Amino acid sequence: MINNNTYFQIELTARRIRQYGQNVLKSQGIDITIEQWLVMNVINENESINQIDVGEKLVKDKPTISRMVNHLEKKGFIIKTSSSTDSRKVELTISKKGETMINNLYPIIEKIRFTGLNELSEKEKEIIGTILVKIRKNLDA
Amino acid sequence: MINNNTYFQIELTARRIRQYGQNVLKSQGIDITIEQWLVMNVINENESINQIDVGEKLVKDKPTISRMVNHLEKKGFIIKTSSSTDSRKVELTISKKGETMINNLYPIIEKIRFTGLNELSEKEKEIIGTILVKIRKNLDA
DNA sequence: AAAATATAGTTGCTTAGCTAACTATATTTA
DNA sequence: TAAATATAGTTAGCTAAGCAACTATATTTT
Repeated sequence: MINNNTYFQIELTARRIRQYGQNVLKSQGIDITIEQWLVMNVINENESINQIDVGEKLVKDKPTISRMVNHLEKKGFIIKTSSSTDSRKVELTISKKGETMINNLYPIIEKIRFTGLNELSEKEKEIIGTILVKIRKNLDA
Repeated sequence: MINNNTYFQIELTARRIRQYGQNVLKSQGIDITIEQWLVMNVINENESINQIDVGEKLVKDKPTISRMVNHLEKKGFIIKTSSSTDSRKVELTISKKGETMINNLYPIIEKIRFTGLNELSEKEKEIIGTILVKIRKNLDA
């Protein structure tokens, strides 16, 4: 039975989470996707990070990050400058407008997380985290 | 910290699973995507199912299923006929070629599942399944 | 130093996912 | 029964995800 399979459950749930989160953002009139927010968050937590490193943290490939970064730059949320020490690399930073967006988003993201996770105990969250990390490690090996 | 978040972990793992599975299929020279296989599997387990019902089982929307079904039909893996009792609906079935593909795929899919999941105990799989179902229920409510 | 190789990022092509708007057929309801 | 509404599916337009092939700059090798 396919629907008892762990992989299948993970994929289904990931899709449902994205759908739900995107709906909440849309209902608040916020013009950003969940994926774009994840990219912004990584840049926010890692000043002057380059695209490859963003991709590694989000398990996304180079072309995907390249295009997302361009979207975010066009929207004015991030700033992309060429690295002075290695001109192949870019340095990504959050703009003022991006900072404002992030600050607006935090409480909404918290609310999204609360729905769906609020009935899970800390223990359950810990267990699922451990298992998911283990799965990724096995796949990377 | 975003990377400790349960949602984030689920999404990351789902993406990694898809990447891994797709690579295995490609390395075996099999011309099908993981998502297409999931659709075929649902049709295989539910004779004469329509598109809406496939979508519900896979948490995918109408346009997505519509296009995937057309791809699968073009590839000759499934057959799409108009329902005789309600001509708005279609009835989806697996073709001979599709059956062959499914039979070829099963052992490969099993191998993909084994990698990544083999170090998990039955208990762990049960726990993660329960938690994931709980999350989806919360999001649907 | 020149040639070969590696790294960072982009572009083109494809599938998947989502919304909105559409067509066509069924069902309700007035 | 005619009009209104609901349902199934498609199409258009967008973002995201993947591969392959490309450009440009750095680093290694000879």
